[in-house]
Amino acid sequence: MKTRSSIKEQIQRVREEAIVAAVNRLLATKGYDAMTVDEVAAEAGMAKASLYKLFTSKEELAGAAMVGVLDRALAFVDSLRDEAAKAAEAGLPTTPLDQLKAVTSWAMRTQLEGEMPSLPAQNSSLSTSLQSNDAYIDRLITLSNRLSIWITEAQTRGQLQAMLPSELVLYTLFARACDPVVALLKESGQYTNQQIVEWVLSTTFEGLALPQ
Amino acid sequence: MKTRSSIKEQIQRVREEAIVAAVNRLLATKGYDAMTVDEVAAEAGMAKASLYKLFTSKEELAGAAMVGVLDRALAFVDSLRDEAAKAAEAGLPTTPLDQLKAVTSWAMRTQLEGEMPSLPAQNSSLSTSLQSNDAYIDRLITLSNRLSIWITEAQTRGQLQAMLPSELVLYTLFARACDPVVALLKESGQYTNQQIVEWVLSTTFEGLALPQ
DNA sequence: GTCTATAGGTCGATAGAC
DNA sequence: GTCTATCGACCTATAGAC
Repeated sequence: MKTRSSIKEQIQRVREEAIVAAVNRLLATKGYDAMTVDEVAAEAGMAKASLYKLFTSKEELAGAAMVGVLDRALAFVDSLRDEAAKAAEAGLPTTPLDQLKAVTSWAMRTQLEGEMPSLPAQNSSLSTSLQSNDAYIDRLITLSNRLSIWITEAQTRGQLQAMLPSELVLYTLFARACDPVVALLKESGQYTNQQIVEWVLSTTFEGLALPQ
Repeated sequence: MKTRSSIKEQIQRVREEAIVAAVNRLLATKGYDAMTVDEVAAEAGMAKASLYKLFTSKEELAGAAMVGVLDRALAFVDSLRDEAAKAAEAGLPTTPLDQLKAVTSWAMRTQLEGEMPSLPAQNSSLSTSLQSNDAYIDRLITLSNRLSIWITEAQTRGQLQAMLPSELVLYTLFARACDPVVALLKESGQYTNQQIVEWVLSTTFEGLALPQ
């Protein structure tokens, strides 16, 4: 009884993961509107009806994919904290600015690898459904809080412009995760991913202009 | 005969402008996918059939709106050149960096006023139709050329980072026209449009970090 | 005002596990 | 034989096109 239900749950979980992975790929490549539920089912290797046993709507699919990236981002942030703690023991302190740059790099690399799901900026029905998705909101707030701590710390240390609202800095870093500049440079095919990340990171923190 | 056809053409032209204005508003507020042709017809105050006499597809509507903004951008760039010429005569030279900042401000103000049409970043059918829209491509190239001149001039003068490809600078400025950071700050309702423009302009050119 | 295709969402038949 | 997970087939509304 117990094992049976556990096995069933495991199978269900595997299928869920296959679906979310498919949604993630499709959101990264085509975007929400161009993605069809039929495609998701095909990519995940199951019938649409089976998919609808696990997710009740297309919006919920998008929500699950967004929860997925946010979880990966949070895991990366945690790993950065751990590394920083170890480095500090070894006498190599890490600054909050370093951490913020590392997260931003991670987001851009994820985008370049085609693994960053992106949603339309302002879609009424989708964004309202996301706003009422507790799992999503929870992750978003947690991530924002973690980053905001680093941001204000960097500002008090004089590493970041203190006259900018920390909100603006936060939004700017989030925006790098779906920056069209990254996409365009990649599309041009002239540069390596590493080169692109370095350049955009540099323009984000040091700007386009030379110090006057 | 001649006058009659001319009048007809004028009427046709007025209707076209009403349509393009409606498309512009809808693209700025809801985006391409959420915009329906029925809405466009309603906003423009005519039957959908009449609309299809002037534009053969939804994609063409989007193209016409994009041509519209690019024309306004080019007009603004021209006005900047004229002003710079006059200022130079009066002994007040204008630097290419000033010009680039002015164009970027214009784009962000246009976005804040709800008059910046925006398209999905990577939509296959729409972007291919735009690529084969001669009027659009023509304006895009012209504008890119004008800006590229200022960019390379600013780089040789040491006003912009010379090690960045001018392409990256160009893309970055275009990206400000549909920057989600601007949209989010506006949505928060806490700041004036002028404040938002100043901040984003500053982070674009001087970066988030303090000069080390 | 009509036509038609597409895509989100459902249902009943089937097959395999116990 | 029963139960349930799965899937092909189906329904229907919307929106582009004429």
